[in-house]
Order: sequence, then C-alpha cells, then structure tokens
Amino acid sequence: MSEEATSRKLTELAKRRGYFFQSSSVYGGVGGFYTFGPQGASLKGHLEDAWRERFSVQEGNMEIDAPTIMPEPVFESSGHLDTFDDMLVDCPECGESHRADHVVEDATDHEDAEGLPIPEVEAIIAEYELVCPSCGAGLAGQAVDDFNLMFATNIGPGDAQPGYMRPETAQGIFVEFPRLKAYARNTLPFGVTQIGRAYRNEISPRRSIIRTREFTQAELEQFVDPAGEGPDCSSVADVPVRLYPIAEQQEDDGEIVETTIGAALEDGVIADPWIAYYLGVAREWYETVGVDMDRFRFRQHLPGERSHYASDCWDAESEIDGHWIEIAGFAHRGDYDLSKHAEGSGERFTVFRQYDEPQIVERATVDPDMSYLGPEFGGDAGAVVGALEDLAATDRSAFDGEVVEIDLEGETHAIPVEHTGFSVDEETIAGEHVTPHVIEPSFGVDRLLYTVLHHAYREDEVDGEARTYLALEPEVAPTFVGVFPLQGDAALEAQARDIVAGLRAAGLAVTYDDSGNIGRRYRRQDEVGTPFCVTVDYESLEDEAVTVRERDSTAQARIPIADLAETLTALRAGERSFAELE
RNA sequence: GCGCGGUUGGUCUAGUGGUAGGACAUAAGCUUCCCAAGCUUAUAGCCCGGGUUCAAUUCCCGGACCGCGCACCA
Repeated sequence: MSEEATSRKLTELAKRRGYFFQSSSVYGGVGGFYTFGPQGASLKGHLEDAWRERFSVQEGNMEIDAPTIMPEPVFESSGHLDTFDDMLVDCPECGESHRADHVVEDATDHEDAEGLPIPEVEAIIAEYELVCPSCGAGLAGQAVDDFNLMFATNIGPGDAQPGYMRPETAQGIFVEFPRLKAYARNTLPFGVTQIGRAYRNEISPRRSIIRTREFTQAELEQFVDPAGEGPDCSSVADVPVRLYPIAEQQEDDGEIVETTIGAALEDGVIADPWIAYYLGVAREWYETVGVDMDRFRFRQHLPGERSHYASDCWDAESEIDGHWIEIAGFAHRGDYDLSKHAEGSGERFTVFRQYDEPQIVERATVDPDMSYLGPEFGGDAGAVVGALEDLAATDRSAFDGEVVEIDLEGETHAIPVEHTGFSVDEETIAGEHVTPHVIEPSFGVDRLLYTVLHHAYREDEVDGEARTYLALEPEVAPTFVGVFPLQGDAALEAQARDIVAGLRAAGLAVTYDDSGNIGRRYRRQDEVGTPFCVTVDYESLEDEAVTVRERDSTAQARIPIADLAETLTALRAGERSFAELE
C-alpha cells in the first residue's frame, strides 16, 4: 500500500465517516476551509484537552483566550504588516511568479526592495530592464501585485479603524503581557498558553487539512529571564529524540542523529535549555496521543529559513505521504515581540528583577533653587536645570568650587554652587527592569489530527475478510465504546440501553447500534477508531455479564456488567491491559 | 498566481448530443446471529455560468473546487 493510496483512502474515510470535509461545498466550496464533522470535532477536542492538560495544567502555566481580530497597530509592531506582505510579478512568457523585491535585489544595488512602494519597484524593473529569473524574458511593464497574507477587515462602520484576523495566536498573548505578568506576580519565568484559530490568506492551500486558510494553533509563550537559569531538564534528560540539526542538513549525506535530550544539550546540539526541555516534553506527549515515533523527528531551521523574530528554531515533523510535514515549531523569539510592542504602545513590557543583594550606589543630584535661577535666567531657567542635571551625572567635580560653570548655547554661565542644591547621596537599587525572552512552542492542531489519523490507519484481515480500522489511542478516540444487542430483541435492547446509560453516567463516550448483524457493527466502529465494543447476548440476561471486544486484536473477554464501567475506565487510563482480562 | 490533469447519488465509479447504470453505504421489512451473510423495498446524482444546437451531463469558453508540479509558506 503506497503512502499516496493511504492519503486517498483516509480523505475518503474522513468525508464518509465525518472526520473532516470541504466547507461550504453546496455553494461550490471555498479553498482552504474545512469543517470537522462529528468524529473530527471530537478527536480535535480530545487532542486540545490533552495538550491543555500537559502544557498548561501540568506545567503550571496560565491559559488565556484572546480575540481573533486585532487592530492594525498590533501588526505594525509585530512586523506582520511589513514582512507578511509580498510583491509578486508574473512573467509574460513562461508564466512563472516571482517575488518582485527579490528580482530587484538580486539584479540591482537595492538591498531593501521589500520596503519600497510598488510603483517604485515597477519603475526600477523598467529602468534596469530586469528579466525573468526562469526564462530571461523582459519583465518591464508587468504589473507588480501586492499580496498580504493577513485577512483584512474594518472594525466598526467605515474604514477608520482597520483590523486583521490574527495570523498567529501569539500576538494575543504578547499584547496582554503587562497584565499577564501581574497575574504571574511579576516573577519570571512564567508561561501563557492559548488554543485558538489563526488565519492566513494562503496563495495556494494544498494537501487536505495540511495547509488551510483557517487553522487551530495551540501555543505556549514561555517568558524567561535572559540572565536566568534554565528549567530543570532532569525529567526529560533521558528522553530519546531523533534530531536533524543544521550541521547535518548542510552535509550531502547528512543524517538524523539519534540521541537524548540530555546528551544533545550537553553536546550543544540544542543550545537553549528551555527549547531542549519542551522538545523532550513534546516528544513524550506526541507519543501518548498516537504519533508514530518511527515517523517523527525534530529538524532545526536553517539560518535563512527562520522567521524575522527567531534566533533559533526547531520543528517537530511527522512523516506523511513520504513527506515530512511541520506539526510544531519551537522558536527562540528573544525579546523581539515584547520590545516591539513596548516601542509601539509606549507601555512597559518588562519585569522587575530584584537583586539578591540590593546595590548601594552614590548618586550625585541637583535640586536647584528656582527662586534664584528664575529671576536670573528667565525663560532659559529650564535649560539651565537640565545642564546642571547632566553635569552632576557626568562630572561631579565641577561642583567642588564656589561656583559651577555651565555651557548654554555657546555661552558660559557661572552659578553659585549653593543655589544648585548639589548633593551626593547613597541610593539603594533593589533590582532592574528586564525585558523577558520568549521561548515559543507552537503546535498545529489540524496537522496533528491529520498525523494521528494517518499513523493510526490500518488494514488487515479478520477471518478472511478485509478490515479497515483506526488504531487511535483510547484517550483521544471520538467514541470510546460501542454497545450492541446481539440481535433485534426487546429484552436484549433494553439491557443494552441500560448499559449505555450507565457508561455515559460514568463519563464515557458511548454509541449504541442495533442495525445490521454484529460483524457489520464491529466494522463500523473499527473504521472510526472506537477502541472497545460491548455486546449483550442472551446469556447476559442470565449471568449479568457481557462480551467486551478489543478493536486492534478483535479479542473478546467476558466482563460482569457490574464491573463494566470501572474496567473500561481503567482500560482508557491505561491502568489495565485488555490481555489480562481475557 | 502559472502549468498539467480532474469534477456523475453519502462514498467510489461506468457511460452518453435525446437528462443516466453499477458497487458500497444508509433506511424499512423478513431471515440469520459474536466479526462487512442472504432476499425484498426505499431514499439519493451529472460542480456553476455563458455559448453552439431543435436538444448539452456530454462539445466550446469562462469560473469555482480537488490533485500534482512551480512559486509562496513571515
């Protein structure tokens, strides 16, 4: 079975069984938008719940939920308005599309064509008679198109307040940093998570739900003190990982390095301990939700590949269709975002770091006697005060004599020191304001869901009959247990419905099915990945026990109805294995 | 955005200038009963717009969408 065949079968299964499908297709559909059906919405919810539990709850981080539309200044500061904006020019001969700014930069002295207005770029192309990099045809006179990957909108009536659909959930966290750090009681490190939708007006959405225009991210912004210690990595030191670092990618025969988090950190393959820590946590977590570790690796971004904000970045990649796709990114964003928002908003995006020991410093200050300076200097009095303050900070010896001399617009003035209020005092400095650095593990939920389905897809034979099933982890499977009466019989149906009610009351996701023969019902549940089925037969009416059947092995075990909820709950939690029930 | 290929019930697919057939699935009934059994019946389809034609699901043009390649993926 080729990988492409799996993709086709999975897409068909996803449509037919309600995992995901093209959105708005009754109106012809729209590219890059998918609806998650009943099974898909449940699976996605379970994946999000599992992520929240691991990365928010277990890490002691805080989760927020920010708007998907934000006003223009947010994206002016974040850089998305400029760098998310491409200029494209089409070749009239071969039809190839090229980045106009790159064409200009490659062939002329202009180094920052991206910042130029479009008419100017068009003029440069005409002036230099630039040609298509692919076929050499002249590009002069071709229109340069402006394309920003953010969806634009207007907030309120008219166009006075432009806004954009967020292209990543991260900005919703960054802009609220001043308030969030207060919730963290002004102490680093702390982490903030968010699970939500993000939007990118992709030129060409492709490959099912791998690249869409609306997608779900689960992001964690870990705010750390740049001079602080890293996290305790001992819990992840022994986690085995497959790494594809820059050095290996640049080799002709570069290979994936099999190592552990601890060793990679020690060898410097992973530079930052926070990145290392979260790579370890992520690797363990991915395995619990059903990512095949034989088709999983961490790949480091090449220098030219990194985002405008990142100093280092590792991607988690899963193998699908024989291709590696990015399912998470772990970026070191430095203080880029917080500094930019501090600059853009004028607010303070720092945390006060207390010194272990307060520092005592001598500080020379002035407290000028304005009743003297005012009459003496009139309108220049303010400037004189400024000059005195500067002088006190830079050259306190100037105040040693009876008078102090200052320069004001080329003229020298002598001011009696007694009127300057000059003094040298000891000042206690308890700490300093630091702009935190940001470590950002950013997960693509849709791509994870696709990976989990792909890695769970199985075909086998049961009693000579072909079978398709999804070997989903019980924790994330949309339906946990199917309950069937062995045949259409009022007594069996009544007991089966009692069992359904009991299992639902115990918090399990249950489906009831009395249609068709028992084998057909097993196959239905196999195909959507339900891990267990319970069948009520005539003996059940006598002995108050039912048959529990496991999806992957099709093995069966007889369980008393009284123990059913408890047994199934233990199976879901992984506290018991099915084999020990048989 | 460019190039190539494609679009027929829920899904997969056959076929045609005179509006379509199958398989699976679904529903009802009979029968059977622990792994997709059988019989009967039912529901349900030619992506959209324009052109050519007496007549277009079919031919032509445009569009939407899907797949692949290029470009793009901050």
